[in-house]
Amino acid sequence: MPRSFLVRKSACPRRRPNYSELHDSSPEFTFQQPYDQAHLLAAIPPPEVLNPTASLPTLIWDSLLAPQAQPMGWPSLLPREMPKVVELTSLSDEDSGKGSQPPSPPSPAPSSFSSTSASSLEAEGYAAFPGLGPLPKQLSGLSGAKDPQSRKAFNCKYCNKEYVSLGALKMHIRSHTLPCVCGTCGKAFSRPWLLQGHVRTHTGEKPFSCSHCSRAFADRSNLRAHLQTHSDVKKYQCKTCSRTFSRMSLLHKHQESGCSGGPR
DNA sequence: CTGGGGAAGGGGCCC
DNA sequence: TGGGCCCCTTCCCCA
Repeated sequence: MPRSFLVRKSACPRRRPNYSELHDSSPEFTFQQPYDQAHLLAAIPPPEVLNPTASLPTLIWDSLLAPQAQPMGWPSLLPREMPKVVELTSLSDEDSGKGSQPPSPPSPAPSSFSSTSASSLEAEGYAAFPGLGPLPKQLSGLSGAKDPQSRKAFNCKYCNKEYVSLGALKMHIRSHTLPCVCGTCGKAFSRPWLLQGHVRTHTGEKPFSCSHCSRAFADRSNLRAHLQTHSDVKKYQCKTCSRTFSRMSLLHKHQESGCSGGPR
C-alpha cells in the first residue's frame, strides 16, 4: 500500500509514548484465547484529551503533528491494570503463529520463523522458510549482500515480491502467513497491533477521543480524520478549484468526477 | 453525490 | 538486525 507520508517529523524527535506498555500487556496471544473481556474493559482508559491547541480549527493538523497530540494519561493507566493473561513464550512463537490457536492457519508458517537468522537459514538449507523464494546468494556470503547490484535478491515465494533485506521480506511474508489470529472470530492478521485494533471491534474499546465533540474512536488514524471534520480548512486541497477536503479519498473522488475548476 | 465513520493494510522510523 | 510502534492510505458502508 502506498505510503506517501506527508510529514515526517524530522525536526522533532520521534515521540515514544508508552504504547509499548499497552502492547506488552496485551500481546497478540492474549487475544487468541477467548479474551477476558472484563480485563480488556478494565483497561479502557478514560477518554483522553488531545492537545488543547487542536481546538484551533486551522491548526488541527499542525497540532496533531506535535508530540502532545498523543493520548495523554492512557499509558500510565494501562499496564498495571492489564494482567498478563497468557504468558509469552517467544517471539518465534509470535511470528509463526504458535500459541495463537489459529482455527486453520492460512499457510504453514515456519515454526522458527523470526528467530532464525540468516546464518541459521543457511544452515537449515533455507527450507524452513516456506515463504522465501530461492536461496539468495547473499545468504551464502555477506560479501554478496554488499553488492548493490544483487541487493534485491530476497524474493517472496508467495508473490515474488523483492526486498532488499531479509527483515523486510520476513515482515512482508507475515501478510501472507497472517500469524495473528483473533480468538473470537478467527480472523487473521499480519501484525499484532492490527489484531489489537480488530479486537477493539469486539470489545468496543475506543481509547481515542475527540476533544471537540467527545466522540471516541478505536483507531487513532480515524480520530485524525475525524478531527479534519472540525477544521474549516481541510488538509487536502484541489489544485484546480482550491476546494479542500478532509480526506484524500474525497479529493480523489472530486478530481475523478471532474473538477469544475472553480470554488464551490 | 458528498461527507464521514469503521476497519484494515503495510511501509518507515526508532530503539 | 529485528521488533514495536507510528503514520498514512484505502476500501467499504452508510447517512
